[in-house]
Amino acid sequence: MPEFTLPKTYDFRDAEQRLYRWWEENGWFKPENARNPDGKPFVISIPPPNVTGVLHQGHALFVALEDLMIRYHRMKGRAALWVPGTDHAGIATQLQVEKKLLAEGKSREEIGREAFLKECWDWTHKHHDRIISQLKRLGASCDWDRERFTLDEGLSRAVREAFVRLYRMGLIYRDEYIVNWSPGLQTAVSDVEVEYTEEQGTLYYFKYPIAGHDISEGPGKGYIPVATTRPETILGDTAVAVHPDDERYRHLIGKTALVPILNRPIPIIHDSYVDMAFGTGALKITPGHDPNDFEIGRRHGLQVINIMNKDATLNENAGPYAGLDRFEARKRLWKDMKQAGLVIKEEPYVIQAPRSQRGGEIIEPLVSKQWFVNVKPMAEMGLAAVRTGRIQIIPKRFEKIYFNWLENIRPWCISRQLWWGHRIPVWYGPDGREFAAHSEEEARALAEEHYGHPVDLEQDPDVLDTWFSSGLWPFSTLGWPDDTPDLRRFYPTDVLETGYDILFFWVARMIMQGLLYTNDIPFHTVYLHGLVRDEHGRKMSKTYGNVVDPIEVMDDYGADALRFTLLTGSTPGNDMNLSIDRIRANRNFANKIWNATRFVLGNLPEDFTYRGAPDPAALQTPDKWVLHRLNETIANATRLIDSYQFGEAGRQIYDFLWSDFADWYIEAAKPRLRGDDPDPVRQTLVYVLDQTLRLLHPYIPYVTEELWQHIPHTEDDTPALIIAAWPESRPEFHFPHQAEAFEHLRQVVRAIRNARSEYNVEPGRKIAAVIDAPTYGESLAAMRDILALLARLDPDQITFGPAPEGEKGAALVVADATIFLPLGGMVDIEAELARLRKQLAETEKRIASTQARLNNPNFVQKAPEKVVNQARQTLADLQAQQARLREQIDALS
RNA sequence: GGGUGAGUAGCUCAGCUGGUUAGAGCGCACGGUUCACAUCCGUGAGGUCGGGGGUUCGAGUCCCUCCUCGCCCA
Repeated sequence: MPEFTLPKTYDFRDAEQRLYRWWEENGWFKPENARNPDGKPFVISIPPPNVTGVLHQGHALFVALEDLMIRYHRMKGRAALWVPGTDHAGIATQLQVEKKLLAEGKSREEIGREAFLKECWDWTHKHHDRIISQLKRLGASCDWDRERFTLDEGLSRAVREAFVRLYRMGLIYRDEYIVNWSPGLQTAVSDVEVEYTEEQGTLYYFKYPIAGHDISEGPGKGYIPVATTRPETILGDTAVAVHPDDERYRHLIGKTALVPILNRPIPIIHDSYVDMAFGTGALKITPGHDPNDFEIGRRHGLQVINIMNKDATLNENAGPYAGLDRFEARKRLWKDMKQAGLVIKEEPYVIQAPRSQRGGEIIEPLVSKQWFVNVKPMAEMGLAAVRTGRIQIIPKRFEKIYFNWLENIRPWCISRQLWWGHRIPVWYGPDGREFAAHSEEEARALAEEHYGHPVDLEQDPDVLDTWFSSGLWPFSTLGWPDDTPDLRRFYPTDVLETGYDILFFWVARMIMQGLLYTNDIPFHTVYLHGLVRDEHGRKMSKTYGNVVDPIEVMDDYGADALRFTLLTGSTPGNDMNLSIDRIRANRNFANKIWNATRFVLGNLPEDFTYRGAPDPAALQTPDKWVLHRLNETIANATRLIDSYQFGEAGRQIYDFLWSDFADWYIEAAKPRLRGDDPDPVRQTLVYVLDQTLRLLHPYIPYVTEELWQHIPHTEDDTPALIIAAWPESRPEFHFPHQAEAFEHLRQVVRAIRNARSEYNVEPGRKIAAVIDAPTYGESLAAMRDILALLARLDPDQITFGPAPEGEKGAALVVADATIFLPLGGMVDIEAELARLRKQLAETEKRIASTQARLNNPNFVQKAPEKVVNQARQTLADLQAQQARLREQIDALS
């Protein structure tokens, strides 16, 4: 027995690190070292993870998908480039650093901007290596020499360039506008950073007094009834609005109302925005604290009163409520109004509460001076790019969502009252005049030109929304705004792969900004994946305790098992449920490949020479069958991967390796390896294994590479699987007839195994068989040894021909054969008859339905010929089977 | 309110452009120390594909409608 060079089970712990380092040291992640370095590039920009984040399943999924694409195209001969990097994640990082400072008893205000930024950089450097090494562990074959950070020097330059260009195009402006204010974070956030949750609230009905009247005069005279969900905003009201057609209130238009408690006079106006059916039909207008009211206020030239401080306490405009928290003020005001007889009623009401995506607290709409991008012109370009098919989104249904968002796009608030981020490149002169510039020097020059003499400038204290810099990612990472060799060669990129949850945040903005700045699409395909949930479809959350940590999974089962599970368990755009059971099953799959390889290697002699694709002339039926199946698998997998159906492709390769190659071909190979002419079998074993490892490599890179290093190769093979060629179907291995013959052998074997199991034949006992197979008898006879091994028959007692008359035994009827097992007394005639009759009934049922189809003239006329012929063939087979079943039944009864 | 996804075996999911008897993993039952693998092998049970209607020679797959759950937008 040959000695095994491989241990009995696959130890991924040792292999993963070693292989990754080896790949990286050899430069195989770099497009320059592709098999065809000058060939067509294939480029993906990584969705940059938060530099201070910790790896979660979302990362694991995107790495699995993107690494699959990169490795696949690398093997196909493209100059594959995966550009890695991290994101500075403004709010997230700043919060973490502030938390750390708090623990040390300090605050950012105390230590000042400069010192705080230094803390942020320290924090960034400290955490950078962790997230990067975690990505590497998953097998990400990124070109790390090209790694970027959204706040590095080059990208910062790109951000300033983009800002200044937009500014000079008139698309960036500063405005007093109602924004989403996060009192906890003390900054404005953009529309997409606000999430609306349904919550139980209250609708408060009250009386808006009319000047010159007494409330006792009743509704429509002394007061106008109004409803609101946020009573404290009454203090900022600057009008009451009614619908112009509303008979109830039309006569009040133009009159004056008095703000409760404050007694501030405000006009009663009309606006068709008012919904007559909602509440009382009259609407209080608070331009300072409601986005819709803000718009109405602008239409009517209403005053904007801000009643709130940045921390959501009320300010001096709130009169007696100044200093109170917003919710406390609500209670107090309502109580006071009750005492003043202004309250009508309260009723429970489900509100859509705006909450901060990051902090979770209630967002307060308030007016402040912020920087905005007028995205409309870019949105038009972004819409056209997808409409015309220059960019395709997978799955396609997301295109509609994308269109909908872009068609209704609103100005993008890009300023954040944070310190960690790209500081807005605008300097103000002594009179407040803005100078947008690439640098302070440039701003000074501009200012001097304007004022005629040097002046002191002050830079805007705010920073830009993180997504502003991420929106430049595909080209900024390649060197933009400079015209670098990388930008020329690798831009536009190919596929942008990310979660559907950031279609608006990121993808749409990259498309828009790419089109605007580079005059080209940033990528031609957007592949969107779903969320990774727990095994029962619940969102993973730390508080719920159902987080499946990718690091722990990799510790326990290996990176390959995790990757394969994520890849085969998901379909584009749909959420997936991740279970440990599945990961375990895929760990077993890796072990299966390991052991199949051990078998192959263990059966090769010392002096074995591998000659590549086997010589068809030397092959027998099982070889031809497996090669034929390999061809099919290669064709299917390639087609499926090309159409982004990675899961289905992976499952097909899995089935081929396990169910075809390991369960049948290897088993069938065993007797022949001990025979006179083992070489063709050995050649086929190595060849099929080699090809299958190639097919699996993009899915499970580690175990495949490890094994590939152990199997024999031809001289012209590459030194590593990672850069080896992707398999192609070979016409000379197209063997439909032999494939069918082997399929027939499988049927016969299964039938015999089934009978043995049913009759409780001891597993070790070798039995005799008489096989009557009109079409495949010869090929079965040629595979006698294989048949004997697989069905545990005595090779010397396999005979071909009709079953002996009058002998006791089991008669098995399959598609093209009748098998007689002379089991003598083990067989109960009655049971045997029952079994055959049951099979006959099933066969006849199928005959009836097939017959019915063929008797239908419409079917014969309208169905494709191929389908009709197939039905005819099926019917003939079934009828033959029926005849043989009847024969057997007659013989027994 | 608008849009969208899901509902297939006990559980978790596949099922591409409609075409034989709807698949997998796990679980379950029975049996296995077959010299690659018990992280394994063999055999088996288990589904009127959410309900109803329609198109079609033919529907898990296309259309309509309803029910349940989820997500996005307003």
